[in-house]
Amino acid sequence: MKRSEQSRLGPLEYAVMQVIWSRPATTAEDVRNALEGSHDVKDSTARTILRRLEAKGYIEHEVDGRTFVYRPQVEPENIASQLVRGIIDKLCRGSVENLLVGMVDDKLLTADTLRDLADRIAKAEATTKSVKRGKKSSQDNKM
Amino acid sequence: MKRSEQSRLGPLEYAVMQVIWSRPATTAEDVRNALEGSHDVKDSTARTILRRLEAKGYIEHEVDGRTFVYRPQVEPENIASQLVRGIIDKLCRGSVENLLVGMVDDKLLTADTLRDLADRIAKAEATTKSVKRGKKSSQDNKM
DNA sequence: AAACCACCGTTACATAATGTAACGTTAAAA
DNA sequence: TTTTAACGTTACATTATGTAACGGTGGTTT
Repeated sequence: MKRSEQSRLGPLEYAVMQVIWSRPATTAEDVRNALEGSHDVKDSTARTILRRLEAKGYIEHEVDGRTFVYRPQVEPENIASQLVRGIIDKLCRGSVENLLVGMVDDKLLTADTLRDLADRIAKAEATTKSVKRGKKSSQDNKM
Repeated sequence: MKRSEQSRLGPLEYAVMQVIWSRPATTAEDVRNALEGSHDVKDSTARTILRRLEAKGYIEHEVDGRTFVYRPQVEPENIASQLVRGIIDKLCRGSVENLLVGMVDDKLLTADTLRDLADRIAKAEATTKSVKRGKKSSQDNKM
């Protein structure tokens, strides 16, 4: 169950994860309802997907009465990071920089965005630290 | 043949692309030699992969005598970008920022790296522009 | 010229992932 | 006790990927 080389999810599986991420808890029926229109699946189909997703470690369930209630076990951003790491290894000679440069090249982001983010993150880190230290920053705006 | 939703490549296909990216031109035999050890494949296997890769638009060939010489049609960084775009759409609610934040979170990169890159890119862009304009430009108000 | 050989396409599987769903089971509800 | 809600089992079609045996064709070598 190495999350590091998790199998990829298919379109439908992603759709279901989307539903699951969008709410605190999800049942098979919730999935069917949420997917209505875009993916009309039978009850057993929804359950199969749910079961597979759980087998893959993406979600987990608890029993409420005799109903399975699923919750995500991974955050989308983390899966994203994991996937990106693989991409960096396979396509960018292991360099994040290479990836980012390519992204700028392909207009997925700009130098401005990068700088912005760097600032925001730096600030966030500073705040976190001072808070941990007990120190209080005069002006911390939540974002 | 929308490159935007190109089918993913399998491990072997990636390996072959790796070989192709590592040299100016590649023949089926080159592939076999380069893959020797990690992936020992028969001649026809190598050719099949090559043909599929070409069908998928990743490479292209020209004939030299009666030998097919393949060359990449896409740069790895571009494929990376393309893949990342999909990831952003599916896992980061369409926001590059979200992805990057997640990456920082997962230690794939740091705020410093971001800032560094922002600077380097900004500089590079400036240089490119002034060069294109012919000479130094005090300040260009281009978009 | 005849035999050979390098180089390529065609055809064909095996396996695994994914979507899809009919059925069968079980325990609670009516 | 009959119904039914909620779940698992089993099964199949499709597609992707890896793998390769064959067979064709035009140069090469005897």
